[in-house]
Amino acid sequence: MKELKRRKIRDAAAMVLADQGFENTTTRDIAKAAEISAASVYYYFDSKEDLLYQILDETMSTGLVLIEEIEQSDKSLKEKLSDILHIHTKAAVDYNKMKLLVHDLNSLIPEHKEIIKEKQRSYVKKLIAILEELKQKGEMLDLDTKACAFAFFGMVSWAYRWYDPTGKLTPAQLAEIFQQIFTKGIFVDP
Amino acid sequence: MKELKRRKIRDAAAMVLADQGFENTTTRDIAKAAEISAASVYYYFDSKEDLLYQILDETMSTGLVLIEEIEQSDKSLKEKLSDILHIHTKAAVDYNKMKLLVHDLNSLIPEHKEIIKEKQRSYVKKLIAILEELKQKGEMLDLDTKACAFAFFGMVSWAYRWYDPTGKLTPAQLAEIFQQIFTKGIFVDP
Amino acid sequence: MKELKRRKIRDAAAMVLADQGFENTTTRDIAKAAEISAASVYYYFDSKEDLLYQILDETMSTGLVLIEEIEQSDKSLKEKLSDILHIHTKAAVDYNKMKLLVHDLNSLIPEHKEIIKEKQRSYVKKLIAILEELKQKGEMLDLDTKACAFAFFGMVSWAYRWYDPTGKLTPAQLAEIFQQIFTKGIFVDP
Amino acid sequence: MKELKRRKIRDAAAMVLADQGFENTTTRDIAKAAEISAASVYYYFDSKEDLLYQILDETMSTGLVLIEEIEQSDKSLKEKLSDILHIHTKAAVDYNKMKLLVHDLNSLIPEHKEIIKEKQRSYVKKLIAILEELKQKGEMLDLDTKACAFAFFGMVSWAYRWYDPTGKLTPAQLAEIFQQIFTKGIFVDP
DNA sequence: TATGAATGAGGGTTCATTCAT
DNA sequence: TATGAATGAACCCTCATTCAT
Repeated sequence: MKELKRRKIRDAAAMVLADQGFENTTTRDIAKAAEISAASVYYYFDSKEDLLYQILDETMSTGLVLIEEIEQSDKSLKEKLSDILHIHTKAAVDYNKMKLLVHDLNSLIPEHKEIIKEKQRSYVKKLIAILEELKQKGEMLDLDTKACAFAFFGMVSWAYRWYDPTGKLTPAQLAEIFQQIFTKGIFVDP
Repeated sequence: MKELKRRKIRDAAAMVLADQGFENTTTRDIAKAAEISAASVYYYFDSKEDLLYQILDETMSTGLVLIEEIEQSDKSLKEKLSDILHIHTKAAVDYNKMKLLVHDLNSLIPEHKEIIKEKQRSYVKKLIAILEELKQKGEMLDLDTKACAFAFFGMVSWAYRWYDPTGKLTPAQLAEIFQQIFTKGIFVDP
Repeated sequence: MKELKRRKIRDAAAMVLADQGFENTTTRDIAKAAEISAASVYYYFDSKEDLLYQILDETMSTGLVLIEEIEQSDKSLKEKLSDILHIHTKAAVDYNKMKLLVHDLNSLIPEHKEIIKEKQRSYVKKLIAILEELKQKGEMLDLDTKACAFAFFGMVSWAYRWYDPTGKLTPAQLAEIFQQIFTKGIFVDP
Repeated sequence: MKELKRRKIRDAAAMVLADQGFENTTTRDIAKAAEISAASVYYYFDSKEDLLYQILDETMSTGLVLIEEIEQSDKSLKEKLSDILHIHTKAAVDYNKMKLLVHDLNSLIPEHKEIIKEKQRSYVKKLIAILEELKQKGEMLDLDTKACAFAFFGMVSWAYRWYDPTGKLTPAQLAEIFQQIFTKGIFVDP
């Protein structure tokens, strides 16, 4: 019961928070979005910061589960890479979650911030590991894998800033383009 | 004189603002960084928002000048692309400027925000134009140029979040990696 | 039944209230101490203030009964004085009751406050009356009886602030000392 | 300048705080009493609690200075005792200071509370020391000096609760009565 | 040109109290 | 009889901004 309502509030809050930014959103804004009173927010969450933390934590936890499933599947490395790219693009295109992670991580208290950052590090490490393996097998060029991983995440994560879900490009198509760029570059072979 | 001091304050402000975020920085924080009183900030700037605006505007204007110079040079398209990538990487690696543009644009009043976004659009358009030309000349694959442009910017802009200037990668080397990925991808040709 | 539970809550409440002060104690603190829910407090009492009022009123009523018994006994005046001193010391040493009376009377609504103060006045009057009688009989020095009465109450009431029930002085011994000071002073006769 | 205003605010605040109690006084009440805005209170003091602390600390510090002067004078022990009794009565009769010390000490943060309590302990110790000396010289009866000291303080401190400065008793006369009671008791010698 | 002093507006949070069940 | 859920009203405190000097 209570957990259900908590989720409802989290979801409503994620919308306004992503839209206006953590510091520019009042608890009253959140309450209005969740159709409760400001005081009620505090019945379900310890603080505004706690609410943000739970939103971000859920996002990262979900992401980690997804990437772990891919990691432990028995697909080929290249297929895993492609899968990660696709799920991450899907997440990036979900404006709320990505925007909050990018913009409002610093509004967390140090302790919470560290937990989220640790999950982000885990996430990145899994991609780097795959790239390292590709490199060892000679399937990838001799490039700094960390830089490549972040180039990949940057390319994809940035999408929340410009991607228009009502436009002609579907998320899947967008993911294909990213994959193309990342794996084969944009130039025609000479 | 006045203009000189204004610049000094802008520079000092850019540091604190980038570090703490616009909403988490008080005018007193800015004043302390600029070694003046909070009241004095208002002698040089209309408001805290105005100060942010001027910082962001200067950043974008400088960027535009640079990209226009490249655009109007008589280098080849591929060389132009490479140049843009290098100067943009350099800018991205300068934590202050990029972070403010990414995080605090929404703190501007609508009017100012529109001016900055318009400059950002101009900036992007110049890259898209080059990609379009490359495509027409058959030097580039048949990909959505807008998506490619943003993939490029995302890849590079994201760097401010993880690049460590004291690490082993120089900005130039980083730019090389980005160029490699963007133009040739990370995979070994079969 | 209901009255029984009411008493249980009153007693539990008196503990927390005395410990933390009325304003610093939430209804939830009280509820927790009484092992019920905050909402249930309102089934037994009209308000937090009402609860305090009932506690204070019971304390004063009990006190009045005691002092009236002494007043109406057929002991000598000096013995009556001694008895009052002993029972008041006993009450003063009971941290809860005295502390609440001293610190939180002002948290009552005017109407309730007046009732309690009236009882306190009755209480004092009985002591003053005894002192007056002693004076008339020439057994007491020619001192302002009101001031003496309050000196007496102050001396004794103050004990809740420093008396340590686990220390070496028993309440009875303490009462003896007070009696000694009040009736004979601390100096050795010349 | 600033220190002067600070004092003005402290004094005005002491009045309202003593009158309504710390928890029942809003910062706006204090501001109104000091004829400034609520925000301005924070220009001069860190917090409401800090303001209370400074008031209480000043009171205790002043008290300590006075009692130390008496202690170090070359008067006789009995005269010292009398002096202390007089100055303490004077202080007790100043409603504001005594009431705050008695009622609102618990509103201080632990750190501040400890400082004030330490000063109170110092204050009491000086009285106890004098009583001890009197006892050793055989000028005082064989009573627990600590209990006597607190009986003394209670008797006097309690005065703020009933003493009426517009009544017929002057503070000096009141002090005389207290002295009489404390040193010779109220009974006529047989 | 520079700033100490002052404040209105607003935000996060608490809490006594209510009410449907 | 008992309480989980909900909230209006307040309160402390912050901060961008102003202004007299």
